[in-house]
Amino acid sequence: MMKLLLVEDDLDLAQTLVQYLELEGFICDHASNGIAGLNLVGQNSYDVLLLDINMPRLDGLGLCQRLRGQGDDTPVLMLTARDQLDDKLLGFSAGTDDYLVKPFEMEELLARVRALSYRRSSQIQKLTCGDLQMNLSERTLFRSGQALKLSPTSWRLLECLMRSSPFPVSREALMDAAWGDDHPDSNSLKVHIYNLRKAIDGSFSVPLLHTISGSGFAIKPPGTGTANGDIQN
Amino acid sequence: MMKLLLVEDDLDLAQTLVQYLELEGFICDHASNGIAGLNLVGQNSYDVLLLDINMPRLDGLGLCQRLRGQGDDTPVLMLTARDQLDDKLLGFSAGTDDYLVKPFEMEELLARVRALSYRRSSQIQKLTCGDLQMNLSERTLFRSGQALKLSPTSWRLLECLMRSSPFPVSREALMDAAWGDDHPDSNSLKVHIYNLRKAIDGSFSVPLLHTISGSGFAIKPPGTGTANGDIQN
DNA sequence: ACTCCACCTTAACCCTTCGTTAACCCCCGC
DNA sequence: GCGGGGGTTAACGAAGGGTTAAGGTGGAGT
Repeated sequence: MMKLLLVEDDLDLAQTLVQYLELEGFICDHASNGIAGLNLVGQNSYDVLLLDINMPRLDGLGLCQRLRGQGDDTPVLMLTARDQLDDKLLGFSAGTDDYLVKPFEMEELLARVRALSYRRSSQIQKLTCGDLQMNLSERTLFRSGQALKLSPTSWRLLECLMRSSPFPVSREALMDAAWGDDHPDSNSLKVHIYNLRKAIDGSFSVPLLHTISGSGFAIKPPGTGTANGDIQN
Repeated sequence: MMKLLLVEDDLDLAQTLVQYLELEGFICDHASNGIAGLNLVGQNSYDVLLLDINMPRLDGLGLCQRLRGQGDDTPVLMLTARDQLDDKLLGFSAGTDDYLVKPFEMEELLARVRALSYRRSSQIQKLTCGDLQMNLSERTLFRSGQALKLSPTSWRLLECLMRSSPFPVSREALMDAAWGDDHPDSNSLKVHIYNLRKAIDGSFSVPLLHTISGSGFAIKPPGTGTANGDIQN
């Protein structure tokens, strides 16, 4: 269930939009100025915010800036009649994720809202890292199309690593992921990492599982960060 | 350091875009058809993909679908001359995050790319000094695009130096950063500074790590004068 | 109930890397 | 020529990580 907040002072337009969006299955709150919008955002949690720019009291840009300043990173779609480039740039620099110029087609609005909400709504069922694919719902694992088999513990470790890829995960965090609070006494983790590495990287030339000296382990594709900007085919 | 992939078969346009984006500080790879793009995505990890729709072999829509099907959720910005609503909807249903119609202003492209990469990039904490980049989240270090490896202690020292760059740090402060309160007895710091210097300046002509006579060490790009008595060429 | 098998834990071993230390060097001012 | 600050080097022990094998446990199948 997707929850939206529309902040728009034109009540006719607002009503049309809300009706349309609710027909499409969204829950849609409405505020008619920035201050009211700010309050609603504080009280509820929304998947996407639709902000008009021209509004009394606090406009869309200001509202967006305020939210970003507070650390709120809810996706924002700015709706406005201003179509000049400078206006758009102003919008993006306020922290907007997308910018739609009125008049617009309802279907395009819908498509953009869906695109913005896609990531946080869909709890990701597949994790990918380079040519390694982990399907959580089917509990299957492939690398370069070849099926791999993992023990339960290795699976838990890999899932934890994939979720924070390409960032490293500390040994502590890995232990928590694998065993919860009561960790086994000895070098169990070492052995499991060894097994995991054998399973994932064993029969491939490029390793994905890296040991990060001093801070744990990371899983990431090769060439992350290596700068080459050449034109290739 | 943001990494982009442009998949575009018009080589003139591609070159223009790549040049522009690299001027703006992005690393930008290029592929001239969908198949090549797919391979590159498999091998590297990008922050944003810029896909043309009209392409031989595998078009942008197909490429995007393939990637989404594989569970790859890298943000995608579709670049195309088709401005009909149906085309846009097709694009979004293929899993696109944003859709930009040619011809477009470079600044708008830039703003949208930045918006797409915002969430990822905001997770990344990095320190920069000249061509030296220290990525705290990934715990990686690059100078002029070349990966460098540090021992844990050298890392701690460098982090401390980078944080107060371009100002010098006293030996006392460096010891605190590396060891906390109980400092080792002898000239350990000397050795570690030596190792650090070898690691980051060893194979480059311009040194970044400077000895500030009497007050400690500083890391700073060349030409940053702080009216101190440091030795430069 | 018994066996088999996959899995987990543990300990032991080894190799590499890292940190500490002490020694030596050089340059420079006195 | 001496002393001090700083740079360089090598040795050695400690720590960290990788590898292997042995034993234990529990579930599935018979």
